[in-house]
Amino acid sequence: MEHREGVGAAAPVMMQLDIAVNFTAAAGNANAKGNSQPKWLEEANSKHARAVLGPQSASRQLARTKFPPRKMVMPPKSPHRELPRMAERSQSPPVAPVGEPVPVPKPALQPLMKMESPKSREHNWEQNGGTPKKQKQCRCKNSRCLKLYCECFANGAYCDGCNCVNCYNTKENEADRKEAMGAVLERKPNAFYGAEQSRGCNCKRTGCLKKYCECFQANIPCSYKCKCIDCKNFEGCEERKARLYHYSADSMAFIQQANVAINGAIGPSSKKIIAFDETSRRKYTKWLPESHQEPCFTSGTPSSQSFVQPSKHDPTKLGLSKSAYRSPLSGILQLQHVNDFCKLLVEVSTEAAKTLPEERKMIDGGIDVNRADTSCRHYEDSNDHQSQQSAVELPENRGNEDRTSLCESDGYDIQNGRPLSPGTLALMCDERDATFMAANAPSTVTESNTTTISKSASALGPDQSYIEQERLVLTRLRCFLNGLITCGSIEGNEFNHKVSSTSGILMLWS
DNA sequence: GAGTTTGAAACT
DNA sequence: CAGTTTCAAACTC
Ligand SMILES: [Zn+2]
Ligand SMILES: [Zn+2]
Ligand SMILES: [Zn+2]
Ligand SMILES: [Zn+2]
Ligand SMILES: [Zn+2]
Ligand SMILES: [Zn+2]
Repeated sequence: MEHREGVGAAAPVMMQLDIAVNFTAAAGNANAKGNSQPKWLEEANSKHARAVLGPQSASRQLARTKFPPRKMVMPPKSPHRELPRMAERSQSPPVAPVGEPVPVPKPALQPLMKMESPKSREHNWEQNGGTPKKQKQCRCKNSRCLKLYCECFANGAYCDGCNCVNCYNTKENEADRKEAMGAVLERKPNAFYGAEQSRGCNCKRTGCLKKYCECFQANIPCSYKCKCIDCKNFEGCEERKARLYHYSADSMAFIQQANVAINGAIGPSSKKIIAFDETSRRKYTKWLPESHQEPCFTSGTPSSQSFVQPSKHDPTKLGLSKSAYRSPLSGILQLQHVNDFCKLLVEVSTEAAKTLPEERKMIDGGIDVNRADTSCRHYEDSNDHQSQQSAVELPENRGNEDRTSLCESDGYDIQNGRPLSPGTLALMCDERDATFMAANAPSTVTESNTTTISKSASALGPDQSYIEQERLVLTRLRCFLNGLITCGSIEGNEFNHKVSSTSGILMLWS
């Protein structure tokens, strides 16, 4: 009847009557005992009366409706966040995945960043110089951070450093938290896996061109799943481009600011930390400038899922891209990475040559050849746009010059004006060859490469120096590849968005 | 920073 | 399922 009269009465006109008023006063410091009664508290109190229920009832209560009458004190925010496995309670809903909390596919697109005020609330990055830990700070007041309303909770993360009031999303309240998660899973089995297979938006007034729209916020065009009205969030839409550009500009400003804050200055070679949030690889967060690209196959825009989603506006693509598989690494490992890495290998090799005792200067020998002619130019045209688009995320942007010099060196180390070892050369070009050969004689690729390598080694015969040199280089290569594999599987399973992955890749050799 | 708008989540 | 309420973030001023 007069449910929530206290509240309702007070808000005859204003829709948003905010209990915050009471709250902020009573709980000036977040953690204080929230006292006002947003509804859930009311209930809590009433329940309190008949506190005889017993644990079970109480639990159940929590699970399905409001909140438990229990504790009102919120312990200090716990550090860190994690995604506790909440399989236990699996109520055996029809939808329940067979056996395990299988890591869902996952969207993978640079989300629009939420920057709010310049002093972003993602203070957690670069926690330890190493992997950046994002985590936005929520400001929940009435949900105890135990509903999907709370971003932290929705991400399967604990609140950490948030500005929430009466937060139960902490390790200290693990019990309640689990309960809540279970309740949520009842309704939404996909919950806690991030943006997962969102059911599409349902926007009515924003044309899906503001961040109110989940799709837009995630930097994903609306799909057939969406039930939006007057949607403008589709590829090719000028309005959308403009809008994206707008946000892009903000992002850039923000990023620069961030870099300044972190590095003190923006030196040409200073490491740029762009990999802020990664939001536990789940919820999108940041959105880097997309160079105004629209084409969905641009390297910089991995589809939101491993499979391209049909746009609700572009029927022509329905059939075609319906099942285009995309590598987990697509959009992450970029040409420039490879080039940079190749360069590193060259350096390693060169370095080794210097250090190692004797050094032969015979280049002619076994290197052949069919590898020398095709220069790396092939890379350039096919993937040029990539380099520009990664302007911000890569440590240094000198890819172009390097690439050129590297490609055209044709066996010479320009820096030292001396011939490169066969192994080095081989590494410089093997990838291209592999591609080429694979196209022509797939079955022999491996064999051929192997042969070549060993040949060059043996051709140089007893010369230990080359052998050692190659060993070093190959070792390095192996490390890189291993890292790549790891990166790929993480990407595939957990979804890292590009930026974080990029930094991961960069770390593979830096 | 306060106040408004918005659409998802929660509830009936 | 639809209609309503609640919620916290996005947005505006
Ligand atoms: Zn919260
Ligand atoms: Zn939080
Ligand atoms: Zn919280
Ligand atoms: Zn929308
Ligand atoms: Zn949409
Ligand atoms: Zn839409």
